[in-house]
Amino acid sequence: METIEQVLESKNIRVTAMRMLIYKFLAEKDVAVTLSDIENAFAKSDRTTLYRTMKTFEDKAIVHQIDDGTGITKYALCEQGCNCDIKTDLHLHFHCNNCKETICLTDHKIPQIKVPNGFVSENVNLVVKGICDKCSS
Amino acid sequence: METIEQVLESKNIRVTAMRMLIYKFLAEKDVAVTLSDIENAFAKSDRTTLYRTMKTFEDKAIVHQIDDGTGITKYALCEQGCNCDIKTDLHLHFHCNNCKETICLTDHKIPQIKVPNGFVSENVNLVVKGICDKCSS
DNA sequence: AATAAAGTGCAATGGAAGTGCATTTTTAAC
DNA sequence: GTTAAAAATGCACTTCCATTGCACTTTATT
Repeated sequence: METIEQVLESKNIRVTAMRMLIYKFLAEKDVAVTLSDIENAFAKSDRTTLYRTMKTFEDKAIVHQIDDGTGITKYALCEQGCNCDIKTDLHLHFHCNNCKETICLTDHKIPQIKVPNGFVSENVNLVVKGICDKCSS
Repeated sequence: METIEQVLESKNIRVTAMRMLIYKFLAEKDVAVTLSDIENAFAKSDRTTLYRTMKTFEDKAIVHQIDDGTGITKYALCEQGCNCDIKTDLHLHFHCNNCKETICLTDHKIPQIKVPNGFVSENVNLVVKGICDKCSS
C-alpha cells in the first residue's frame, strides 16, 4: 500500500500539506467532485489553490476531468493503471438523474465508434444518464 | 416543402418575425451554433429573446441542445423525424479540434451501452472529438 | 376596439473559470 | 545553517455565459 506521499512523488509532484489533503479527500470519495465540493471540504483554503492543484493533478495524470453535462467540471482520481495521460483510456461515466452524482465506470470501456469517411476520431466523451445502483434499489 | 411558418405552426409555436429569422438562420447552418453566434447574426435582438426562443424551440423539439465539452451550450435543428422529444433519438455529435465546429452525425446511432447491474440507463450523451472532414482533407 | 396572453428588451444577478501579483513555503546551493 | 531561486498559495479581480424579474410591446381573442 503506497502512502499518499509516495503516490505524489512517483508522479513528480511536490508534496505539500494541501495536496495531501486534497488527494485524501478525492480518494475517500467514490463519486466525481466539483471544485466547490472540495472548496466546501476545506474552508481554510482558497479556490485558486484548489483549481491549480487539480490542474497539476490532471497534468500528471492523477485525476481526470469529467464533463457530465451539468456544465460544471468534475474531477475523479484516475484508477491504478488508468491511462488518462495518453488519452486512450476511455471509460465511461454515469450521471444519476436522481442523486445527481457522477461516477466512473472504469471497467466499462467505450465501444469503438464509427465516424464517417474523412472524419478522424481522437477522443470520445461518453456519459450515460439514468438511475444509479444506490437510487434504484 | 414546408414553409417556416408551417413548421412552427405544426409544432404549436406562435409565428413571430424573430422566430422565423432564427429558424432560418439555424436551417442555413450545418453546424451547431451557440447563443452568441445567433446574437451576432442579429445585432438588433436581445440575448434574452434568443435564449428564450431556443428554450421554446427545445421544448417543442425543433432544436436540441448539444454539450460538446466546450462548456458552451450549442444548438442544432432537429432533423426530420428526429425523436429528440422522446429522448430516444441518440445520434452522436462530432467536435472538430481544429475548426472547433460541432456537427450532428444524425445517421450514426449510438450503440447500446452496457451498464452494471443496478444501473438504469435513460439517456446517453456521446461526443467524438477529432478532425472533421473539411479539416482533414 | 378592448382585453388577455404571449413575446420581447433592458437591467441585473449568480456561478464558475481563469489570471496577475504579492506573499509564503519549499527546495537547492553555498 | 543561511541564502537565493523556484514553486505554491492566497487575494482581488475579470470575463463569460446562463438565467431571472420586470416593464413594455406585440399578437391573438372576443
